[in-house]
Amino acid sequence: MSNLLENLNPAQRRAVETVAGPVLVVAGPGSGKTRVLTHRIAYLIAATGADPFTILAVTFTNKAAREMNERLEALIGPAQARALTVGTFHSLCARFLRRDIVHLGRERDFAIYDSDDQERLMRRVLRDLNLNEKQYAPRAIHARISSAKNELISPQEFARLNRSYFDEIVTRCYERYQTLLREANALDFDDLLFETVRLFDQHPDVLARYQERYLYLLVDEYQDTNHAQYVLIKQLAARHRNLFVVGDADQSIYGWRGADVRNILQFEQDYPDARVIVLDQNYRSTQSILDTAQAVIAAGTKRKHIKQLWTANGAGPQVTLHEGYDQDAEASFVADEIARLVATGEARYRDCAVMYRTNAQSRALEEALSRRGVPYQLIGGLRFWERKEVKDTLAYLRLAANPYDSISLTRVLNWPARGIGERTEAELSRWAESLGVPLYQALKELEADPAGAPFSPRAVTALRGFLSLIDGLIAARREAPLLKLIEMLVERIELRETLFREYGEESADERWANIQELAAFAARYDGLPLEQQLPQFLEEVALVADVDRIDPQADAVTCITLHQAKGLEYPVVFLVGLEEGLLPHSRSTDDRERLEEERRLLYVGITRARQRLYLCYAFRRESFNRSNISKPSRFLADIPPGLLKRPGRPSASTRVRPAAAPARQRPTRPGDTWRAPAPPRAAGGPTEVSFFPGQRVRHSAFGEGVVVSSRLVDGDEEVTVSFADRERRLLASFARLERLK
DNA sequence: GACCAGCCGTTTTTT
DNA sequence: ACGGCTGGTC
Repeated sequence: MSNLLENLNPAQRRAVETVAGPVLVVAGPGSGKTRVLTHRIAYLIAATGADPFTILAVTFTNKAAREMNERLEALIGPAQARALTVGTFHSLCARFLRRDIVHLGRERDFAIYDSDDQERLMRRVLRDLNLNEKQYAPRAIHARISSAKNELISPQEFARLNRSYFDEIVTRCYERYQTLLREANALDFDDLLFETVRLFDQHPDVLARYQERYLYLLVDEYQDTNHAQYVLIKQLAARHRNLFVVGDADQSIYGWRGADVRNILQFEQDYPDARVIVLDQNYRSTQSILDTAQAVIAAGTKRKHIKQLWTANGAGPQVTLHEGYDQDAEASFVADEIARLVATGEARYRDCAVMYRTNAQSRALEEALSRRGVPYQLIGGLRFWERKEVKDTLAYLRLAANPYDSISLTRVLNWPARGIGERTEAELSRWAESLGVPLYQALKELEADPAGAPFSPRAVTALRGFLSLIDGLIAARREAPLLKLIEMLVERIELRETLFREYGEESADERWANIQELAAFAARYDGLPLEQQLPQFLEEVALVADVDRIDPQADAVTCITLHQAKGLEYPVVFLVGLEEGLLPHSRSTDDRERLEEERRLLYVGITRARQRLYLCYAFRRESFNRSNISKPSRFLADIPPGLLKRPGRPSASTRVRPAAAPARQRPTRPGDTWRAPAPPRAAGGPTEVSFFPGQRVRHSAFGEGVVVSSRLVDGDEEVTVSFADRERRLLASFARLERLK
């Protein structure tokens, strides 16, 4: 199997060849760790004769799992590749639990609650406990519960550990939350891990089965594992100790969701006989990009495994630092630059990615890109599976799989409207609670004995109608394939008509298209045995990440958050919004640890770039309604100025490109028409606008332009003017606009 | 119970 | 600026 080891550097080769015992691979960005992982698996099988059935690989996203499988198919053939176990922690745990959760006295057709379901359940908990949602933010309480679960702390232990008043509240919520989850036969994301650990803990025989089976364990992105994942790995690896973990503490960016970087830092303590292999040759980026990345990360504190990354790639073009006037100017710069690179043949759209800290930043980009006619794909934001109509439709399918899922049940109890209002719903849930059964069970009781229930005849009819709909789906699920089930559902609830009735022409089309996308996705489960189609579908829907939806075929620019960009690479990368308050984010600036995590986030972003890197920030930025002056990110100061190229700033001295295109009109959206501004308030400033749409003006630097709109903002007049190159927003008190004729 | 108008909070990142 | 929620009305 010499060809498996060819083209590997000595360190990579050692990582691939070290077959037995614990191994820690400290892998810098772009150091070929994916290659090492796949080649090591192939090597195990081809060179040492390992049975693929005995290999377990844990990846960070489902996409990474799929890619790993594809690569392995090429290396060792589809049959062998299929026998491997590859997946994320969550999907693997879901698989283990489907098989063995019965040992914990639970049913295997459990539902998986996503963040939206979790929040709804939390609200229900607060209501049950008579706590005010305003006073106790459901998300805050849930976050606390979630981190407890990641630490494998049960409600009982939590009660013992915590003494603050808030924690008293959380304790009660945690208990109730678990009770309701159990009643609904549901697990949340954190439970998938927690319950698996509990299963292995309480049933050594079950654990032994997995331990015997998996001779070889491989874990990618080990720096982002949380305590539960750490324990899980420890359990599985305890017997054979062939544990191969790959990670880089410098790229640890998920501390906020419980990831504990100590897991990787202390690996050598946990496994004293571990071999440590450092991969520090970078194959991805140019020297300029690497130098920039090094400068940013080296200024950080408390690092271990310090690597000096190097590359044999050339210096490449200098990294560009760009200041835009505001977020729109920043976005226009990005769009222009991409258009330029594509026009000159230096890049294709698909080679370019724009990365940002928060999803909200994507708006300005989308606008600028579409104005320039640059195709793009937006990752994240409103995630597909979380769109209302998708989740509503899904709720029916989830009920077909598990009718005790009360969160899904309340979600569609009156959707589409069928005359079951708030009162009836409250009545139903109170009644169910008094019987101590899930809502579905209460409906069943009602069916059996309508007289015994506290409902009006009208309500009874409506509730029975709903029950028979659900029961119809449950019956259909047993005998019809998934796609048929969906068709039947669409027909029974008149889904298309419902969408049009509810959302009107404009948005119904899009929502209906989403339902069709859902159906298209479901069609992929066609080949499976009937009884597996629905559960598999639901499980994947709950656990797919949005990055999984990136279409690498499409020739389009990728817009993505820095977090989601981890593990990806692009020839051309724009990092936008490198400002104080955004990166580092304002919510992270008062805590040393979190601040360092923000720094690493920038490091991750920089190292996504292969050839060209643009670092962008804006002079002012609009957040909510307000426009504020912003300061460049403190991290930029850590980069030696000599590494950076600053193109002509959009200031008085710079001549903008000749106006190839006519001045653009502001994109017209319904409701975006100009209106007379609100009456003034601030003292001293103008009390009414003095510029009007259509008026011609001249600016000392930007030349002549046409007023698009004007409004009063904070006692000043903000005028939007379309100049030859583009639209700019100017403050009248500051910009000295000369009125023309 | 359905519909409408106005209000509030939202934004950090995600399996 | 938007969407989801509240409170009012039919």
